[in-house]
Order: sequence, then structure tokens, then C-alpha cells
Amino acid sequence: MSDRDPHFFQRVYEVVRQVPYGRVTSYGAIARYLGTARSARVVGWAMNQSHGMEDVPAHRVVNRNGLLTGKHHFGGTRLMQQLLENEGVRVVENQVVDFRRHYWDPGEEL
DNA sequence: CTGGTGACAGACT
DNA sequence: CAGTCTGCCACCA
Repeated sequence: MSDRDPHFFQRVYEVVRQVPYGRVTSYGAIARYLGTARSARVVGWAMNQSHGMEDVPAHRVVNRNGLLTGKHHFGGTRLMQQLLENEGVRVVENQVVDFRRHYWDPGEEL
């Protein structure tokens, strides 16, 4: 594995793309699904590059606490929250309400 | 090549 | 129980 998997990001995008409407997932879940459970940070990095990709609903990806940590990077702080609420996901204080209920694990569905 | 960073997560104090 | 710290992997300068 000399190459650092240039497709790693693409894989992350693919998983996020498969996130159902009104559902949310965590970086760790995606990382674990990809096999890099310990690189949850790298997953977040991929999200950073996902800016501009409509196929990558990064707003559906939150941290383990269900906290919208990445809202700061969405350009519009309220944009991420608005998108989630628009999908039926209630967000309070930048945190997903009943995160566990809206939680979607790729390893369980896929 | 080395060092530093980062939208996390888990373990420790 | 809450705050702090490291580990981990990939990318950028």
C-alpha cells in the first residue's frame, strides 16, 4: 500500500451519499465501515473537501455526540442546521435531538 | 523528508 | 461526572 489510497475520500463520499433522507451518521461509523476506525479525523477531512459536492450531504454527518461540529465550515452557520431540520431532524444548540434515533450506521444497513 | 494540522474517538486524571 | 490528553491516518507547506 504505497499509495495512501487517493480513493479514500471517494469512498467516504460514497458512504455519505448512501445516507438516507432524514438520517445522520458519525465520522467514526464511516471510518469503521471503511476499515479505518481509528482515522475518524480523516473522515472529517474528506468532508472538508466535500464542499461543493451536492452528492455528499455532509450536513448529515456529525460527531459521536451528535454535535454539529462542522457547522462552522458550512459557510453559513445555520445552513447545516436548516438542512437537518428541513429533513425532519430536530437540532437544538447545534446538537441533534434524539441523535440515536436518527442515527444511521452503514455497517448495519449495508 | 519532517513537521504541523484537522468537521474525531477513546482513555485517562 | 467533566475536563484533558493522546492516538490515529491522511493531507498540506
